[in-house]
Amino acid sequence: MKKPAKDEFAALRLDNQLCFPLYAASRLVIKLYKPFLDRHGLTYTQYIAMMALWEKDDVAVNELGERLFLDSGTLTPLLKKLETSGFIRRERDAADERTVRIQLTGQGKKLQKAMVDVPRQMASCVHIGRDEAGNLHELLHDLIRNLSKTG
Amino acid sequence: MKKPAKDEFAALRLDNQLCFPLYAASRLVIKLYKPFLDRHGLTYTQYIAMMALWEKDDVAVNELGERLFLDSGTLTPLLKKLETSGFIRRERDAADERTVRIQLTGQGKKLQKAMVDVPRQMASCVHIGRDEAGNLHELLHDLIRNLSKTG
DNA sequence: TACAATTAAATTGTATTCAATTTAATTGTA
DNA sequence: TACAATTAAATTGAATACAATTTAATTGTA
Repeated sequence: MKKPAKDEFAALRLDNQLCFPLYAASRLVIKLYKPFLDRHGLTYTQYIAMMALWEKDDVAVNELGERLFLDSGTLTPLLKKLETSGFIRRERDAADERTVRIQLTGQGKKLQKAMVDVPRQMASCVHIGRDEAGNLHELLHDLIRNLSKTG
Repeated sequence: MKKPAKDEFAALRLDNQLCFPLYAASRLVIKLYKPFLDRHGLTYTQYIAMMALWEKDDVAVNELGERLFLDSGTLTPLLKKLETSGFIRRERDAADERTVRIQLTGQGKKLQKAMVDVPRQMASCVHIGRDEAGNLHELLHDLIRNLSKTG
């Protein structure tokens, strides 16, 4: 007589994987950002590129890409748009013509002041406790450290 | 005399946000999946669509979209590709011609058996402890519950 | 110094994402 | 029953992602 079989495919269920919740949560949070970013004329990816530049200006596309885990295929068109919008300048490095250095314009620097409240506004939309947020933050950073070593 | 100012822009740092680690971790994990999925001719989004269908067959595009948090703009072309690949059938519902029902083909069902080991193979790439994984899983699900209520 | 190897961006092509609009079918109601 | 409102997919257009290739510049070395 057959026992009621334990589901042999249990591991293939969406809810039993780490990846799907990561993917879903990431997209939901980014969608939540949209109205706040729209006001400033930025997409989410453009926003994190600006954040990286506010932390460190005058960097090569490469270096920016390492911080954001994005390659030139994504960054080149994105940076061209940010340039057209007036937030950055793209200049070939005179010492090494292969690299393009990204610099904030005055407008790009002003944007930081204008967006200083965005994180607080976002936080008020995501109802998550201090402890949970801290916990999640630490777990995600461990995961990222882990994965960026591998790849 | 000015005190050394606490950084007024601290909240705008990439590392101080929840969203960026989510976004980065999600993309890194998906990238890790690629070689395992390539073997079976699936992209990551196609893979989670198939997972959803393995759990529940013969569903409308709408219902699939709710489970995956994706809309018809993403799903329609993706499902057409899965149909071309031979894993699913798309049929208008006779009772309500507006809805398209998605059904697994024999090949689509066989694929589940062929991919049963993918989660284990993935797990062996992501070196994360049982407790951490469980923790992260729970925190992400709380966050998703939270966000899908809001939106 | 030639020149192969390497490196940095840019380009190309495929596949998402998603907001907004359109099309077609169904439902609710005056 | 007409017909406005609603609903489900599909379509359109803009912006990513990313693998793979290309282009141009630089480095290492025979």
